[in-house]
Amino acid sequence: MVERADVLEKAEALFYERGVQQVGMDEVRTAAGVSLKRLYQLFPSKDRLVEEYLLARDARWMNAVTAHAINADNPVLAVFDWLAEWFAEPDFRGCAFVNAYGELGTASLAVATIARRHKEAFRGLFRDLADDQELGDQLTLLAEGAITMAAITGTAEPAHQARRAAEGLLALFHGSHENRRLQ
Amino acid sequence: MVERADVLEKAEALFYERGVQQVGMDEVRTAAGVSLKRLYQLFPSKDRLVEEYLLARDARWMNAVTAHAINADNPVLAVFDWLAEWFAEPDFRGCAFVNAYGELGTASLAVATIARRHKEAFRGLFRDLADDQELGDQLTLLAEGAITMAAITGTAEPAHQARRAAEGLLALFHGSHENRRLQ
DNA sequence: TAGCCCGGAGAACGACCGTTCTCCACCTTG
DNA sequence: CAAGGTGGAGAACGGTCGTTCTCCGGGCTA
Repeated sequence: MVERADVLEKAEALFYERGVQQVGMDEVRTAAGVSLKRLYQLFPSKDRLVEEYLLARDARWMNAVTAHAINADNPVLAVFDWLAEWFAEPDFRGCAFVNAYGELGTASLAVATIARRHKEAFRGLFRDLADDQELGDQLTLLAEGAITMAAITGTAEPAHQARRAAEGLLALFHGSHENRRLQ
Repeated sequence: MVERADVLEKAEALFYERGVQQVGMDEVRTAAGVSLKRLYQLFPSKDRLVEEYLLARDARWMNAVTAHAINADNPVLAVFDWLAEWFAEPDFRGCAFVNAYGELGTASLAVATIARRHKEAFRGLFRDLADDQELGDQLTLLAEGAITMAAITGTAEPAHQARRAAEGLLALFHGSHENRRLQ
């Protein structure tokens, strides 16, 4: 029998690739190899399936980037290296949460909330890695900007530009702390 | 008689506020106070109306930010001040081109192209204002990230964070040029 | 084997939407 | 005033899609 996780996996791929509103339940059904009846047993409505898609993607994405960062020599810069790899994937299409928010942010409070929480979590990761709130927030902006520009221009170059800018901000930050200590 | 520009203005407000796919031609018709027949005389299809909406918005937006920057004391930082004002507008809902790309980027080559050209133009502005390509690109990432974070978190604060980060990058850039001159 | 239940396939239903068509009131022109 | 054409209002059409329903086959149980 087809499992919940199988359906979610196929739905995730379809929704991310083409946008939530461009994918019908029938297509999810076909991709997952499940009957419409069973699909609606597992997820009582498309809205709920979309929300679960975003929650599942949030968990996988945050886990991946966090795992890549925490074991790295320089965790902050490692995030930008991870972004570069992500951007180079052939099916990269920007941030799923930004896309979903653009589509449904006005229409669905649930989607807007999930997107906001995802961005807050990403910003929280940077605050932790940078060990400074303001610096973490600035690094978040670089990363978000890189995601947007990479998606729309179709190149991975923004990740490298963002990494270089991050190096500059890190140097400035540590330089100013050095000075403060010397005063 | 209702003019083309009137229709475009109403369509722009609706499409931006709720997303292209959430607004039907009937609603544009009602908002603009025009008959469906005349609406289709002015714009032969919804696709075309959407493309013209994006082109019109691109022109207005780029004009506004450029005008605000070029007469400022510090043109680069003036862009971030302008972003702060934009984010504080009650109907701010992020970047229309990012939203449209998220909705239709896969389905419509025309929309994807307009979005790409818009982002390239914005990046071009920053390259001109910063008088340096790499610095301009990094500033673009800060601005784009601020737009995304402001839209999803619903505050104007990212503009101020981006401005402070931009001050840092500008200082670094001019410092390194200073050093190069002194060597 | 006979009856029963569960799941699959897909038809069907109702709503919505992009687009076109019909009909009518009004304005213009001779 | 008469006739023709233009534009407005909205009905109608065709397609799509979310959701539900129907029917059927196949395996489990007595």
